[in-house]
Parts: sequence; C-alpha cells; structure tokens
Amino acid sequence: MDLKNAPITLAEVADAAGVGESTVSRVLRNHGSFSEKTRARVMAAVDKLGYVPNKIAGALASTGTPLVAIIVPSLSNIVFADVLSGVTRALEVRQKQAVFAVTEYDPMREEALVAAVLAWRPEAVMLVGLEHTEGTRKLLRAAGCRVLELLDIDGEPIDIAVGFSHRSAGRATAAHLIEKGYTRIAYVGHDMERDTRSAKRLEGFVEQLNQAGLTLRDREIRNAPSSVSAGKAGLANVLSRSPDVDAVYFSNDDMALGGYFHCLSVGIPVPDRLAIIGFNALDICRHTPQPIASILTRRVEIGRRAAELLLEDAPAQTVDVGFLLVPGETA
Amino acid sequence: MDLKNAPITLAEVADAAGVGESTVSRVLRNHGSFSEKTRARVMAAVDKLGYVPNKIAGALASTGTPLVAIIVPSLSNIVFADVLSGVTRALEVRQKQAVFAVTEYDPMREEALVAAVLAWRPEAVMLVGLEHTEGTRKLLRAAGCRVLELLDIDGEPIDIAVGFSHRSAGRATAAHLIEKGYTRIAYVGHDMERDTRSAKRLEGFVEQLNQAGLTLRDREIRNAPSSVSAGKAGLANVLSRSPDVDAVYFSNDDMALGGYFHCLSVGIPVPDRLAIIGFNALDICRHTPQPIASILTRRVEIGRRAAELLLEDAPAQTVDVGFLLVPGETA
DNA sequence: TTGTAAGCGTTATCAC
DNA sequence: GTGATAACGCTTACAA
Repeated sequence: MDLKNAPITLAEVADAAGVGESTVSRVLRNHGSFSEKTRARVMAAVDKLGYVPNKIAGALASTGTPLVAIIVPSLSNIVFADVLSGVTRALEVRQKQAVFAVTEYDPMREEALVAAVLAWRPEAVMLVGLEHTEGTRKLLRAAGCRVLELLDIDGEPIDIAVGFSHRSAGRATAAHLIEKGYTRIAYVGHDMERDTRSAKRLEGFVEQLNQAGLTLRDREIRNAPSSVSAGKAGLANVLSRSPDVDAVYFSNDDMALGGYFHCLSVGIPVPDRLAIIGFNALDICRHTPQPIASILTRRVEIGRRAAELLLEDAPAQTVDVGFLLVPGETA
Repeated sequence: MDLKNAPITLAEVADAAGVGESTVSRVLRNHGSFSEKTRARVMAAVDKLGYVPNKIAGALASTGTPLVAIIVPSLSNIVFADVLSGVTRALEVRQKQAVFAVTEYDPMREEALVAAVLAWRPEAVMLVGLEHTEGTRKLLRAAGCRVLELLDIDGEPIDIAVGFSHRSAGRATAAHLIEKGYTRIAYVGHDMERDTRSAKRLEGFVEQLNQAGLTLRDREIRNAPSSVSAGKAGLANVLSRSPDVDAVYFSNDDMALGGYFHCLSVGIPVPDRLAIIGFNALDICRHTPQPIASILTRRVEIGRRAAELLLEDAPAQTVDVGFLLVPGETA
C-alpha cells in the first residue's frame, strides 16, 4: 500500500510495463491496435500499481467531456429525485458522470449555477422546466452544449424537451371532476411564482372549468413551498370561507395529502361531502385508507428518456411522455 | 452572438485585453497583484467575449480539484435527498462542485462508482454508512483524498464520520415504549441486508427490550425496500400471526405510515389498541391525523456539517449530531 | 505590476 | 503494432 500523495500516472504505468505511453492509453481505452501480449503486460502493471486514469487530463486532451450537468429546483420534492434517478441510471451505463446542483426554485441562482457547471465543459446541461432567465439562455447558447429541459413541454424549448403538458394535465383534472358531477370547485396551491408548472396546471384547470360553464369557487394560494401542512391549512381556510365547496384541486399530492388528513381529522366524509384530487400520484397517496385521486406522471421515465436522447445524439425535439389520470377513491 | 463551436480561451481574453495570460488568470481568481486599471480592462474583455473559465484545465494545472463526490444509496428515500441538500448548499458557498452517483444499496456498485468518481480526482468522497467493501476501502486509501462517511457512527470510520448512533436510536425507541407500558412489542422492517443501519437500530431495540426483561413478540421483515405498502402489508401479517401485540416498531417512517394507514383502514384504535413508532420524523408523519411517534434525525445538518468539516480541513474525527425522540400521539 | 515559459496527465497525430 | 511529440487551457514560479 503506498501512502504517497502523488497518484500514479500513465507514464509510470508505461514504465512499469515497458511500453510507451500511447500504448497504455490505447489499451486502457480499448481503442486502436495492440497485441494481446502488450495488453496483458499493461493490465498487469495497472493492477499492480492500482492506477486510476485521470479523467481531468483525459478530458482536457480529448475534445469532449463525459460530464452531464443536472440542475434541479429542489430535492425535498420527490419528483425531482425521481427524475434524477432516471437520468443517473441511464448515464451510468455509458460511464458518464453527473455533475449536479440545486436552484431552490430561484431563476437567478439557476443562472449562476449554469455558469458554474459550464466551467466544467459538460457535454450537456439538463434543466427543469422551460422558463429561464435571458442570461441563462445566453450562457447555454454560447456554450454550444446540448440542453435538455425536463418535465414541461408547454413553451419554447432551447434544444430537447422531455416531459408533458401541465396545461393539459390541469384540463384533464377539471374534466374528471366535471364528469363526476362536482360543480362547486376550489383550488389549494403553493407558491406559483417559483413553480411555474403548477401555475400552468391551474390555468388549464380553469380553462376547462370555464368551458363547462363553471368558475373556480375559491382559491387559496399558500405563499410557501408545497407541503402536507400547507395543504392542510389551505383546505381549512377554503372551507371556512366557502363551506359549500364540493371538490378541491390541490397543486400536488403533498398538498392533497394535507387536505385529506384534514378531512380525516375533523371528520369530513370524502368524497361524499368533499372530493379531493392532487397531482403526481405519489406512492404514499396510493396507500392512504382511500387512495387519493391524482395524475400519474412518469418521472423516472422522463429522466431516462432524456439521458437516452442525449446519448444517441438525437436532434432537437420535444418528447411528450404523457400522463395518466388515476381516479382513486377521493374523487 | 457567436455560434462557433470553440469556446473562448484565456489566451483570447488576454489578447482582447492587451495583457498577458497570467494577468488575466490573476484578475479572475483575484489572486496576486494587478492594477485597478488592468482589472477593468480584463473584466471588460471577459464580459465582451462571454468568457467562461475552463475548470478542467484549471484543475489540471493546479494541484487540487474543487470537486466533491457524493455517493448515496438511493434518492427515493427523502433521507438521502436531505443529506444531499445540506451538502450542496454548503459547497455552493465555496464554489465547489458536487459530482454524484447512486448505489441502489449495492456495495459492489458502490465500489465501481467510487472508482469512477476517483478518476475525477475529487478532493473528497462522501459515502453513506460505515460498511464498504474491502475494494472500496483500498481505492479510497490509495487515492489519498478525504473521506466523509455520513449518517452512521456505529463502527470504524475511514476518516471523518458525521451522523449518530443507530443502535442508540433503537435503544431509545424501546425505552420509550417500555416506559409507556407496552410489553407485547413487534417489529416490522424492510430489507436489512441492504440497509445495515436499520439492522443496527433493531439490534439496539432488542438489546433494550431484553434488558427490561422483554423479548420481541414477533418480527416481520419484508424482502423489499422500505415503502408505505410494505409497512401496511407487514403490519397486517404481524397482527394475523400475533393478535395480542400492543406496539409495533417500524424500521422507518415510510413503513410506519403504512402501518398507521392500515389501522385507520380497518379501524384499529391507535394507540389504545396498538401503538406505532417509526424512525426519521418525516414531515408527513408530523401531519397525519395523529402525529406518528418517531425519532427525529438531523439529516440536512449532517450534510452541512460534513461539508463544513471538509472545507475547514478538519482532522479525522467522528461527529455525533444526535437524534431526538418525538412522542407524537401514536405511542 | 506584469509577462514568459514550464508544467499538469492525458489524447491524438504522426512517423516508424 | 508501437513510440515520440505536439496539443489541450489553464496555473504558477520566475524574471523583468
């Protein structure tokens, strides 16, 4: 075991194997030609010395970097974690490294983080959503790397977009409630300035209501990230303001769960007295005493698909992976 | 807007500013001395050209890399996402980049990922837990970078460990149930081979029971990752086998939530007929109709603390951030 | 205060 | 099939 600071270099391996540096490089990358005998000699030296190739040097010498940057708004929301899982699993197969950052839903921070990751010359940058600052766009354009925008397709993508239409999801949700005969419908949501996708869902939702001659009976928008407690408090407020509401659309399943818990706590019969519908179809909401109605989104699939498109060097395009309304027992 | 492929280089900035390359380098890193006038000239050129320094080249030229590798078992568990948040937030301040990978609880995969990530010569590698393959240890030792092991301190750390004692947490949980007067206690857990920390908790739990002259009335171990549905199914099995059980310890809050939902569904009074206690004190479990008793773990704090120790180049040490038993209404 | 030049550890382009 | 050697784009002495 060597406790020396300096890691082994290609040159040392070449020396130990009694071959040239380029030969070692060829063998290690299995590229170009070399005899089986040299290969064995090189590998023996590699094993003996415990050589780990320096990709920093490799990246600088070759043209591209096997690095993919992934910038997400948050990690406390399982949705982004799922997307990230899909991405990293697909990248791992091709030996690409994920470089990663969290914006906390702040566009300016996103811009700064994009600049930071661009310094690593990634072959691609993955972002969530289609809304970015002009600065971010400019940086990305100048960098000339692939850009993948995930989870949303309602807008103008920079390069590749993989996701689904939140506006359609909102419409589908409204259509479902309308079909079920609910007419006095309210909305309980979280901070929409930061989460533009939830705003798009609400837009579609209201559009569909209007089309059916209905309007939103009440709306409660919490000035906070989505959470169970925000959903709980939000529903309580709506019910005290508009006691006649018969269905509530929550901005997502965390919020819906809070609403559902509120109903359980104070004994409001669901869905007879009040229907509840959320968004994302989180695992938890499939296992509550009554499964909560929601929209199933294919999050891992979105991550995986995006990574694949990148790896196969697909042309600019927008991929709609769709969504699925899952009725549950609450609406 | 230039659509040329080749990104701007330091040399081009130097030319544009009419200064030498090293001057640009000094100005950009705010290191060494230069006049205010040159600084202005350089910055003007940087802005004009939209120069983004190439950290790959920078890292190769200087000794260290401002890269920190973070390898977690999973992302679907919010616990690791929380730790990751803490780490990235702390790193961002110091302009360090996180490079990241997911093991899916597979030690061999962890080893492969450590090798992959070491190729980027990170200044540190962060891992979850203290159990790693001999190969992983060897790689890490040879690399000579800092190693931070998170979330567990029951064992021999390689370098720095930040976490708490799962064994103690298990004991504390048992002590709480015993104090509350429960005597017919069962355990419902998930896949322990993969999650060694849950095994340690159970060990401590049983130790404490035995010390009080009690034994585990029943134990149900699902051969699957933790989930709400596994908790639900697990509790159902336990109750059909051992109907007289009066309290159940779940391997974590996801599982406990499933158990709690089962009780709500079939009308088992909690905690009068059955007490429930989990682990992690997830936000959701604080907002169920009855808050679920659990152990609060300081996950974000663990990530943050680890990053800080790394940044201040602290010596090898073990930091116990502790945990807190939160009673709730279910136990 | 500033510029020149020698690396950093690879890959890639040549000859041989 | 193999080995010099020139990049790659920066940082960092060392000179000026």
